[in-house]
Amino acid sequence: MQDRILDVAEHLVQTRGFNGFSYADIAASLGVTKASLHYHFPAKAQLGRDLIVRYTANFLAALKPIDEGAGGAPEKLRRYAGIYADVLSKDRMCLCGMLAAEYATLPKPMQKELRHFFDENEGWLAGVLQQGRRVGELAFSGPPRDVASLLVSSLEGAMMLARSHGNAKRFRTIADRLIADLAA
Amino acid sequence: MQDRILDVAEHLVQTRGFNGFSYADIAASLGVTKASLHYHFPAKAQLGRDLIVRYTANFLAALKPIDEGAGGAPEKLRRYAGIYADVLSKDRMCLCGMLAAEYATLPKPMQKELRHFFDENEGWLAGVLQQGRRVGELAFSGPPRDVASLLVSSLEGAMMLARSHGNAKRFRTIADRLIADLAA
DNA sequence: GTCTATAGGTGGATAGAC
DNA sequence: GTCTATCCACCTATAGAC
Repeated sequence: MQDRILDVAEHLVQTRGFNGFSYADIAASLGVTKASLHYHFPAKAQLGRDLIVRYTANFLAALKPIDEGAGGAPEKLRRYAGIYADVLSKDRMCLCGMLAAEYATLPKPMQKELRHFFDENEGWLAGVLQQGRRVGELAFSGPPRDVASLLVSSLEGAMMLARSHGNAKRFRTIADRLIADLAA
Repeated sequence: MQDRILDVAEHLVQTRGFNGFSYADIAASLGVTKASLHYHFPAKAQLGRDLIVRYTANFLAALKPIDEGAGGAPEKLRRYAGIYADVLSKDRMCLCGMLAAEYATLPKPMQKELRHFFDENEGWLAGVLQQGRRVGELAFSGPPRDVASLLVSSLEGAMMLARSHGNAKRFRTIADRLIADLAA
């Protein structure tokens, strides 16, 4: 049951934000009462934190096959952007991108887990970028970490605006260009 | 009084989002009652719409001096990014970037004005980009409009993540790199 | 684990006195 | 224009029966 609750809550946050849904919404979707939900997640703040922890774990797990794949750095970046595209294709925003907008209103534990998500993403990207530049597949100046933070920011921003413009192709165009600009 | 209400509401949306504040917050900040606010803005949806309209007008007005300035395209882009940086330096997110995240929960009239804001921005940027490429100050492939939407998306995303990482320098680094990549 | 019932608070919004 | 007073819907959260 916990997972089913998290599934619905995740969807709600990705489309409406943490301040844009209530226990009543989850209850209605699952056909149970609000009280039942409080048995599994006493406070909304806890539910929110668990949501980020699970999302982060799933996201990092999705990076594993990319790491172990045969492709070079450009291909790894394309597959990374593909994860975002898949989320967007379901008319959802990245959970953490959504929460980043609401950052100031979130409970401290959620803020901490949110920073962790982005740090892990940037760390992974920085590794791919550094290795790619070393073997001559990518070309860029400055610290890989700076480019990594640019990529995360830009992909999150592109998702957000693509959603409000109702077209996912817009995201693809931007993602492709970001990666093409890094080609050696 | 209308402007004072809009000032406070604007600040609240930029920091907490449209679903993250109430009339009570504005009332407390201005030292008046909620009922007074409803005299000027009967519905929150109307207040929200007026907020976007005013913000858009102010934003476009800020582009005028850039248009009339002596600088070339790279300088114009730097000054454009400077507008975002100024907002961020006050620990605020772009009003419309914030609302883009909450897009699905916004009343229709707000959604429409929001799209207009971004369209105007991309249109202006596309003009600068096209002209800059024509005279050899900038170099990029494909339609100027595609690069324009990349810039808007990336700058909005960078603002959002810089805010949740509590450092504005992060934004500057990203903005500088985005513009440098367009140099001829 | 899930329910009914309810507490205690806050949301946007209105009526009517001043 | 601003106030007091109030409405009703909704919020998160809890108590206690089943």
